[in-house]
Amino acid sequence: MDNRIRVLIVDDHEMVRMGLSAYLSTEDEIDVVGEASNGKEGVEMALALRPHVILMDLVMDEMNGIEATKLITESFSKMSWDSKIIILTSFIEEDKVMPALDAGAFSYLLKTSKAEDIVRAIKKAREGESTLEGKVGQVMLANSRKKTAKHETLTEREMEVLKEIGKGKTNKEIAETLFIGVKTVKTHVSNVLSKLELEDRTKVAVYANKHHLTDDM
Amino acid sequence: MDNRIRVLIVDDHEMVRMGLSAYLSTEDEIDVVGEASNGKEGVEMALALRPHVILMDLVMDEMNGIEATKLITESFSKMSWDSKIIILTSFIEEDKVMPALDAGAFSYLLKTSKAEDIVRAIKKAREGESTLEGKVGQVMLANSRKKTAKHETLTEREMEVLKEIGKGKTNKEIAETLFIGVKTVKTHVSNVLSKLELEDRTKVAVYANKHHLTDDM
DNA sequence: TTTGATCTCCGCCTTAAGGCGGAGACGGAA
DNA sequence: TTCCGTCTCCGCCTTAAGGCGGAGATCAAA
Repeated sequence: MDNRIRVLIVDDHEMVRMGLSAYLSTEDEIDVVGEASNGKEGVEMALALRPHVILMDLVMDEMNGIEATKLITESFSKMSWDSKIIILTSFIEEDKVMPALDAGAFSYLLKTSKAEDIVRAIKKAREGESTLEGKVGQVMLANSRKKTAKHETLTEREMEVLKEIGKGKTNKEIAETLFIGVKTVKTHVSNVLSKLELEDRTKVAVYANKHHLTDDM
Repeated sequence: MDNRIRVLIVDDHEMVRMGLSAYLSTEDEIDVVGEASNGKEGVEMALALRPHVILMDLVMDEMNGIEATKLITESFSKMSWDSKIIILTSFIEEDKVMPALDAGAFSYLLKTSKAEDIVRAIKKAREGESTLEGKVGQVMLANSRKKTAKHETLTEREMEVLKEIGKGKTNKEIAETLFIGVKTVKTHVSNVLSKLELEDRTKVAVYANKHHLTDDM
């Protein structure tokens, strides 16, 4: 049995797979045993190939990286095998760091990482040491504080009002769409403002749009 | 003078650059003359190298692909030179297709494209034929109805005010960040409202966020 | 030079927004 | 039953927002 690190690449961007496998092939200790172009394929190949390390993209159609990670770790835990999964992603998707780690990811790297950093992360992963790159540490800290998104505390009605504000409606317009009085809308708005710790409806509108709480678009 | 196609790659993902340049180098007719890791660098290298074709990623820090595209086409139009810019992006960012084409992009490809498709698009671009992949055709149809975005008519200052409203700021806060009086802010806000045909700042905030005019995030 | 666009600021006025406090109705949990 | 959360609505009050009209300064184009 030779002790090269068996690596599986899961990414729907052909050029990313190409780049990675081209570079990793130049490394003596690394052996790219497979490439998958979506999460579903990734899970199948992981189970079949049992790689030591899996480089996993997050955003993919068919099945995303988080689901795939979850499936792989669950399956392997039942068969006493352990593939280290390294999440590879763009900086834009950093809000998915925590879910990914929860799903069983071992390391986290940004796609902007230099090739040698990726190699290092693969070797470290093989040795049982995880790598968390980028603002991940900060993000983890920030998220541990937040825990629950503030709008989770809103009542059903308050959430409806929030959504309407997110569409840019006035109290009068909201009153009409929800078939209630303007005074009532005002009450809900006040509650929303205090629960979200915001000062005015404009900030609420921004909040709603940032958190994609407008149900349209 | 040899007639190989001079290509510049602009992408902040090292592995994408690696993959592309590795593959394109195997093509006789193509010559990768440079790689840039962000929009700013991309603009500089474009001006310096005058490539025939530029492969441009959209999402980058420092300067995104749209701004870079705009700068490059503007600069080149003044010096009667013409680089064809091919936007390369993930399917998630398809809402940025139109802004990219408006900015002067020539073709549009998804990163999931096969390597040979990219080569084909490069050759076509050199011959003056653009390639629009994915749902782009449909998106263009849908958007062509819209005409010009209303916010194009805003002055520079009004646009700044618009952005601040998009962050949820009050007139007082905007006045402070822009170092002008509240009265002046009000004037700008009034102009923004009438130009965008909106009734209040909340709708402006929604508009700004929908059109990704907040420059943060 | 004249003109037009832009940015800056003023006063006056009306109204929507939002805080504060109170309250009745209803339904589920203790 | 009592209690609590939620939804509904009221009045009173203060302030931010926004419309309307006017105006001076600057700068570039005609």
